[in-house]
Amino acid sequence: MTVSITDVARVAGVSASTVSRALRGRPGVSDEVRAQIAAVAGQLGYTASRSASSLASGRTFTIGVVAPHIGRWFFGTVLDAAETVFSAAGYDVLLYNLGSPEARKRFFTRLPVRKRVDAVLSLLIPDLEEEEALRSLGVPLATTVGGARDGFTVVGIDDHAGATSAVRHLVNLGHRRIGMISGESEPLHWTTPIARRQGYLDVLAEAGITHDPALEADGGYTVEGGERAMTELLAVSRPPTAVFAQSDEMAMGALRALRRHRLRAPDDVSVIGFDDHELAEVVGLTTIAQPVPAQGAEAARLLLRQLDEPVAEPAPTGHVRMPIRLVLRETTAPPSPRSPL
Amino acid sequence: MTVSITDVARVAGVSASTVSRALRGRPGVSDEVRAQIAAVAGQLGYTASRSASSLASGRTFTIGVVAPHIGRWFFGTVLDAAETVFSAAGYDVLLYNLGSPEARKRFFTRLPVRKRVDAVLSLLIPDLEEEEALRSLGVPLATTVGGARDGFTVVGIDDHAGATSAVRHLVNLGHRRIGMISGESEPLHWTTPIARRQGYLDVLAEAGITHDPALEADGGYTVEGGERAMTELLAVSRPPTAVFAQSDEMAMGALRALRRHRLRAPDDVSVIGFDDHELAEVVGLTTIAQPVPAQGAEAARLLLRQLDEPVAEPAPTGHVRMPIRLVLRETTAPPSPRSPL
DNA sequence: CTGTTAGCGCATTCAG
DNA sequence: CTGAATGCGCTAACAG
Repeated sequence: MTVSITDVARVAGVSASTVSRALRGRPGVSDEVRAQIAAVAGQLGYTASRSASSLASGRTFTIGVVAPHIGRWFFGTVLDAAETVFSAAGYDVLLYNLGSPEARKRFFTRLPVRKRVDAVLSLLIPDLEEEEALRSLGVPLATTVGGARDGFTVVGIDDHAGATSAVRHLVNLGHRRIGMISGESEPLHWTTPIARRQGYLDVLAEAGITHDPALEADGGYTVEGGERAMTELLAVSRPPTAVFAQSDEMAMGALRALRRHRLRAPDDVSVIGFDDHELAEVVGLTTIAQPVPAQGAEAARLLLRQLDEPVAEPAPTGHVRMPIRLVLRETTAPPSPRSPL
Repeated sequence: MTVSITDVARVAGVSASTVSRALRGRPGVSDEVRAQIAAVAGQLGYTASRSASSLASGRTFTIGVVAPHIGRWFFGTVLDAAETVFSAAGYDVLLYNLGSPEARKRFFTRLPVRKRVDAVLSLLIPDLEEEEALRSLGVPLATTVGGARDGFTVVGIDDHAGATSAVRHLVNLGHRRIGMISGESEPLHWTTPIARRQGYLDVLAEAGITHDPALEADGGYTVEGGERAMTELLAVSRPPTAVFAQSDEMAMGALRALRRHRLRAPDDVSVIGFDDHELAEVVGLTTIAQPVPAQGAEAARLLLRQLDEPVAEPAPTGHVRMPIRLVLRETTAPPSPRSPL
């Protein structure tokens, strides 16, 4: 039924090896024969079986991408960009969506990518054990989140610096009661919330503002969570006059909460987000912008480069820092003296 | 280096065939031996090579998912849900992001999924030729967009009905000059824009409103496009008092355009979207809601069911219609008599 | 430049 | 219940 390399060889009147060489552009085939083989292959609708060729060659021409919640804007966008780079280079991508703890556990215990991929791009931060599991794969590794880690090429931003700019902006506007909407680092062992929180704490300290734990609320990095968190912050005895949300999605949830309370940003409460979500501009959200598609594309490129290299040394894992910048829009302003808060 | 089935066999003191049977839960192995083999395999960290097993068995335990722009909310969300179902069932997913015409062409001419997947879920609408190419794969097919098509299981919504509700809502509010922001069906050969447009035209006709082509603008299904389109609509000699955007993302772009023109929805122009994007509520957008994750999950389930079936008959391809509903929020209202338009 | 010979690691007959 | 062959389709030496 399905046409194999020997079919092509027979019709073209050559051997299977010649067909293999010809179709993969390897040297050692006369142009004439090569053209003829290409013609026959096209006519027969031949495509090499990936299973067979990877079994024989050891290469899979497939990249594994591990991500938490591809439905979220940040990860979806990174994945989109990375996939584009990979497929343009002739690689397929195997996607593992590890949103739930169960999915994550299943993945790391069974490690389905073993022997199936030439490299892995992780959009989530592995814990120590998971990190080791990935390294045991023996393939190039990259990630777009978290800090430097052994054996990984990391392309990311300086979360601490981003949070610092955000909070300092609020301080510069004159705010003293500054709340934060964050997300738990568990169960995903995520370091981003930790780094961003540290930035928040550091700026408060440098501004001589005593930290009030009541002004921190968990928004779980979702819109709904952000709304709940803002609602909580509005309910404390002395609510904040400004809020730093660790992601734009939570910031937008916060804006929704404000609207529900008949309050407005920045008149009643200033809000600053993080990411520069594609819809941030629609709602006029001031935020810390980071180049999201660029991170995915760059990580993909670095991974491919390692694959192309003559399989030398202990892999030239690098650490690329992408630029971030404060994007001023309409949800931050000096605290209003007539603020009802 | 890498441990193979024969290594396990040797250590366990049995043959490779027994290991194969034992590990895959096939009958014909005593519980005792099976347990011992499992222990050895675990200890050695053995995982069967997918390439080898699929070469030998013909099954790949992999599903191909073809999508345009995974970065877009709708597709990312569908993919997320589908992947969750697939991986829970032990299948891996190979992702093909066909956002650009080149990527799309490359995919359909080379058909990299051939012999690599057990089924394909397409989130884009193939044209006739592409449809045929997919059918030639000889595997179960499903899609979450477009109408019924031969050989495909389709899980979707009634786009025409959705558009009809949206526009009828505007008519019921008293609007007569109703614009539409749509997207081209090319180059993705997408039927959604066509069906939604037809709903628009039909309602206008039933309401006795003559269709004015000047009130239609292309928003390319993106936020920026929606903004441009709204800007165009505001520039016609008699601008619309209400606009139906074929997607929430375009609707949000339209809202941004209004803000830039110091206009407001619904005071100056009513806006209704389509999808019920996760951020639609944040901006108070009235829209037509459709169950997005449910579509991905259901399509995945139906595909798996076909795979489980004893490979009988011409595949029980079905057509599931998901419910849609009008979600009233704050961007639509009767036309204002004091409207500056 | 091209054909021949061996596997790659596993699933499947078919015997026992 | 288990083991010994055989082949999946291809690539990689090795000869010519």
